[in-house]
Amino acid sequence: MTDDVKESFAREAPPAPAALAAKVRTLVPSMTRSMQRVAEAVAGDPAGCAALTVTGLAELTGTSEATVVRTARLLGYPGYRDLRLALAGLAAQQQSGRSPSVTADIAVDDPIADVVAKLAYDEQQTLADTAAALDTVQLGAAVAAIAAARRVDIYGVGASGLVAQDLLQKLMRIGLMVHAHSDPHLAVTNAVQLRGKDVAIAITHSGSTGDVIEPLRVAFEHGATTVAITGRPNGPVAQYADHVLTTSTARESELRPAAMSSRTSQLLVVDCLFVGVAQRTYETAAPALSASYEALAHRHSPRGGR
Amino acid sequence: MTDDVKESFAREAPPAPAALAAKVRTLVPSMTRSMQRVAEAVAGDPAGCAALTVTGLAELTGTSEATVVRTARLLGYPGYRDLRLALAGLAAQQQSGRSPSVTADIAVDDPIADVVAKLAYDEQQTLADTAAALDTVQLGAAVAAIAAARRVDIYGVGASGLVAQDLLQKLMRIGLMVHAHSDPHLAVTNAVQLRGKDVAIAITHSGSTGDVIEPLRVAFEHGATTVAITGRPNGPVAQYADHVLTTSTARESELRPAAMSSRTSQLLVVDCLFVGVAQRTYETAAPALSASYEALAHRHSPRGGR
DNA sequence: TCACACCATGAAAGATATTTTCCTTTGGGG
DNA sequence: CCCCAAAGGAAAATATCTTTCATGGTGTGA
Repeated sequence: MTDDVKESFAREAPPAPAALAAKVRTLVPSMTRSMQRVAEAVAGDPAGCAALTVTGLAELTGTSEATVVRTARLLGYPGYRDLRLALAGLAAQQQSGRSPSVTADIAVDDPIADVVAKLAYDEQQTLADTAAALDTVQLGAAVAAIAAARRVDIYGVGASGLVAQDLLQKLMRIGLMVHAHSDPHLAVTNAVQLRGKDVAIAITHSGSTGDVIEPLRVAFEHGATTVAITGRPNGPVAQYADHVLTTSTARESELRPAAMSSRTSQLLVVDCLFVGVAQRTYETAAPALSASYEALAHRHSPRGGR
Repeated sequence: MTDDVKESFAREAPPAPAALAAKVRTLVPSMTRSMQRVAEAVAGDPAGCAALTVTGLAELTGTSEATVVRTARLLGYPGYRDLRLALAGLAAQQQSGRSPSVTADIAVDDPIADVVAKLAYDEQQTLADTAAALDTVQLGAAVAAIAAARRVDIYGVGASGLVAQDLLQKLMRIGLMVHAHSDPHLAVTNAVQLRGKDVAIAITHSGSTGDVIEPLRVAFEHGATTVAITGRPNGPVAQYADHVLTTSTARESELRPAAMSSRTSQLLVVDCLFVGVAQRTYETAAPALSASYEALAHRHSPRGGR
């Protein structure tokens, strides 16, 4: 009853059941060393940790009770007790469905069939994590803003630039006024045009890509509604974002760069945005969709073959 | 530490995870009235009870803490705390089992949370299908050709153009000579340059996109090794492809255009190609990967955190 | 290079929750 | 009508969790 003030911002998300593993990976980078140890223990062995008391977990990770509680808080739970319950739930879920060796890292000498299996598994995992961790309230707000927008600008560079293009293509197809920028100068130049009913969307996995943050900041300061799609919801980009959509981060390795899973995750978010907007603007979106389908038809050879 | 004697007989069964409901039914008859109330509450609403403390559950059932603990013991747990963990697990399992209509089509009036769930499910399904259907022999052959190539050209337009870009980015990052074309004229112009040790890759979902088939044909006729990534392995494009990599096609609908799942599928194939090539050229790929990572690092703000 | 400020961290005090103890109540036999 | 035994609950005792506070390390700016 005394936390009205200090927790007002943390109220964002009620605890997560299966999204925990995802949340851990998402937040680990922004954690301190001790908290990382706790988070890793928790993610690594949910069942084992659920059996431990705060003190036990603190000893196991070589930290203190306070740190354990802090970690639980950071992960979105009111305290350790609740984290523990979530852990028990996670353990029970893992119990039911598990797959053995596809979870291993991709090695240099893996046969090609293993590569396929592992990549597919990892990407499926990424999708599940993303869906579980996605804040539907934020998503809904972003959708509403986009659907009502006069104009939408999207910023993304590098791998995220492709995601930006994907979103661009989709939104254009349902008749919205959209632009995507990968050139930071042009992006800023255009951002100054944005006003109240406009939306700016920044896509950056790291959450700290200056080239993308800068135009978002400008848009933000000009009163546009700003959306960030990022793997680091606490990163610098969030500062200028009215709505933050968190993408999940899978473990990465030399042969599986972070870009791979972040892209999968970002694309899911983008798809959700698209479908959400299409729903809200169904009256105009539906005809636009079939029109663009028709338009493409004659670009294909008359008979698609056997 | 003092319970050696009195619990010696109760040690028979370690706590039950999902068998809880059954155990309750079995034992209810032998319970006293108050304990029955507790047991029924627990069996009736595991999730709800898991959220309660002993005191809370005692009040809810109109009994006392002692009775709650006694019930927990009777059910085979050391105490209420452990019963509560089991309850949380049970709740989580029930939760995961109850994804009723994720297999249904996306409707215009689906709440946003359903959209997320359905999209994620569909894309996971697409990945599984693709991985299962992918011909690893063809894939291996394509990988070998790319790894040995002097030069690689990629063709893709529209949504597939983004996939082409993705592959381009990845292969460039490990030091290959790659180009991607979405302009059909330029593509053909460049295709005539290709020779024996070169590789041309066409990406088209329909398998009948003229703008992409044409350059592939030219490359094929000039003796390059040609690869097609398509959802129609018997379509026109296959005609000029030495290796056909089949992407899967999920059912589509108005709100979920084919482009969405084909993209997911294509990207998985592209990732497999990339990892395969990276494995085969590990000596040069590994340093190139870390080099590009380093190069990017200073594009981000120094401290990403919080 | 030094001083400063800040933040992460753990020890221990403080607050809650759980378990145990023990006493009261209730409902049968004798 | 009395006594016993089992059931149930109040409250003490304990374990567990949470908060506070002091300390040490780290990085920054002069």
